Amino acid sequence: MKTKKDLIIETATSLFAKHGFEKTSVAAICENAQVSKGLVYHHFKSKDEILIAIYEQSTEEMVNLSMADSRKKPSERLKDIIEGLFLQLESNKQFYQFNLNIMFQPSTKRMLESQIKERATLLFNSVKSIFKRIDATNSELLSYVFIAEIDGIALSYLSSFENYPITEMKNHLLKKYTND
Amino acid sequence: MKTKKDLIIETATSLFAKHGFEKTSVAAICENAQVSKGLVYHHFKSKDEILIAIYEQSTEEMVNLSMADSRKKPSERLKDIIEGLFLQLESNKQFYQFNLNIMFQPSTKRMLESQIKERATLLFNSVKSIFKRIDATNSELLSYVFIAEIDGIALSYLSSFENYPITEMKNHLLKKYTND
Amino acid sequence: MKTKKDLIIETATSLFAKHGFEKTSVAAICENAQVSKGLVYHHFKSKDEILIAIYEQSTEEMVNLSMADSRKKPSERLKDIIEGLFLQLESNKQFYQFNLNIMFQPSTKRMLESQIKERATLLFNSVKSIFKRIDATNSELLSYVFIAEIDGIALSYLSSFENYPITEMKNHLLKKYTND
Amino acid sequence: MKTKKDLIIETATSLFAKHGFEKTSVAAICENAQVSKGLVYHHFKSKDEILIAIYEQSTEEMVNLSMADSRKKPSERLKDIIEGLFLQLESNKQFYQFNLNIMFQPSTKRMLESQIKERATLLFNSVKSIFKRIDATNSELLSYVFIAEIDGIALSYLSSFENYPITEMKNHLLKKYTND
DNA sequence: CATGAATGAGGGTTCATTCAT
DNA sequence: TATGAATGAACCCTCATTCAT
Repeated sequence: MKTKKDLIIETATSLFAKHGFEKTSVAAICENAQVSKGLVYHHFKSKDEILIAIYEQSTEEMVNLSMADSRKKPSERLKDIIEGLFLQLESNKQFYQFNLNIMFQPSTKRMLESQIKERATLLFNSVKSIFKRIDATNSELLSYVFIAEIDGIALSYLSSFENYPITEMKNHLLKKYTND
Repeated sequence: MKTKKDLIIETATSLFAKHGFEKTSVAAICENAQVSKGLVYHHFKSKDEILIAIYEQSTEEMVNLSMADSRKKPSERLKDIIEGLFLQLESNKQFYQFNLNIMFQPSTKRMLESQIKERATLLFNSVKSIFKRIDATNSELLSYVFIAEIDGIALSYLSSFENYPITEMKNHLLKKYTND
Repeated sequence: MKTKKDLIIETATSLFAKHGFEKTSVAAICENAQVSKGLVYHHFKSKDEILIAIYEQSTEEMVNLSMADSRKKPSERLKDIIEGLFLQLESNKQFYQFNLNIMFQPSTKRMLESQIKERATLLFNSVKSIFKRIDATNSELLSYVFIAEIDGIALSYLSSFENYPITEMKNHLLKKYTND
Repeated sequence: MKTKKDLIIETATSLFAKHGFEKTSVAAICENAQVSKGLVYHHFKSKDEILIAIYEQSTEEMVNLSMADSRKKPSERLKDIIEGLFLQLESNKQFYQFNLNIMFQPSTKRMLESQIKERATLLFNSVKSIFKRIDATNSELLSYVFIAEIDGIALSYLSSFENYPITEMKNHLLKKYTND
């Protein structure tokens, strides 16, 4: 059963993604969730805490997702990651936008500093463990490059270009990392 | 001579970079620039207009920078671009942060949509003209990849990782694109 | 056995004394008493009613105290009163502060108007009955002066002066009213 | 000419006196002063600052008042002080109530702690300088007693008793301290 | 007797903007 | 150009109280 607290989180996530954290008022969250202000502050100490809750929850989901497959061979796993990310990127643009919004809003960034770093490290280690089996000596650098490429594509896709060739970019990555 | 208007722009830029656009009040700009509110609104129709002015000005500077060298050979030009960008990235973190802040704040993004796209196109064409001389058939894709790599590195450097191996990443790019 | 209701009263008294009535939230009482909001409102119709209950209870205690001794000679009784009050004043500062807080907060004062007046009359009559046996014609004025002196000392002690010579003041009163 | 800032202070003083500091909303001040909320916060950083401004101003007035006469003989000066205070007490009940409200509201008391102490010391020294010429060895104690008597009378008059014999109390004090 | 989710009015405060000077 | 008093809407948050369980 969906609790009111979950409803608030969902609504807030959606509004933060659409308008940004700073531009989303608590009142707007209440209206959209059909809930009183009092209730929001009954469940969360502050607007900031809502954001923190959302971020934590999404980190958990991300971890579950990235930890999934384990016994496949490296190139298969990279393929899964790439395809998984592009799928999400295309189907859930807002969520990525939300994350980038948070990361580049000095106030929210400061607020989530430790979580952001923790999540990045998690992702990095996950990727590195794959590259270790491909090229042990360069696994760190390769991981950074891999992550930079994906983030860079997301960035270009989400904010700079109209008609970004997202499919071609995906194929390029697949070719580079899985040599089909 | 530095006019009051320039002073306002400078101050605003610095504050926008430090605290984000939404979190910077006009009052704060006035205090920091030692200028009255009336004067700010004499020179700019609104707070938004200040941001637009800043963005336009910084686009100009960027264009001047990227257009500079012209008759060198492609690999030389890529080397110049890479080194120029990394130099800026390391010496002027705040300015990059400011740009990313704007691009991922839905409200400001909408406001500057056309300028952002224009600037991206400008940069893209500039890069493409180089890659055309390296590999004519793939110049578009190569350009997108090149831009994604640089943006992705900037993103990782600026917000995700502590002790990011920025120099190694630069060397990696230089090796990849200029084959020394 | 201490009932939950007593616990609530105790906790509320302490918090009202520490932070004032207006600045003490029902939520704070609940937290401190480890009790739910529902329970508080089960025992008391409103926050105001808690205050009323506390005031009534403390009036009762005060009456019991002042009525105690009866057959001693007047100067002995005055001595007892003075010493009793100073003892309380020094050992239970917060309780006096709480009473003064209530008496000078217009909203609470209005609420407890009748009780405050009743208590004052009670004290006054008690004192007057003593002075009647000392100087029948001036007993009223003497009582008012006696009460004013004690209240004035309490006021100075509790809020105006650092290092108030409370013992000297007590001795002064004892000398004045019991001529030892 | 009366500035808007003065108007705000006046209005706030009156409302704080009538309803107490905590129970007076900034909105109420605005309504009564026919002024926007923005203006209040243009002139004062916070509601607290309004209170501080009022208190400081009233301390100044008090100082000017108590410092006035200097060459009269001690009993004359005491007479002036007593009569001045009783005049004020009777004509300006609210102002006294306001001061007592502040002194016994823990939050406001804390806020004005230093000013309250400063004012008390000022008054004390002023009184002591008079008593020194009457009875040098006991001037301190006499001053404390004098102040306690006056404060105690004010307290009784303002909150405890109906039909308080304020005139008789004044005469009693005059007789005691000026022996007419 | 006991809980705590839920409400909604109102609290203090911020802020972009205007305008008389 | 230049000032800063003045506005009013919106913001985040608190709180006494109710009610289904």
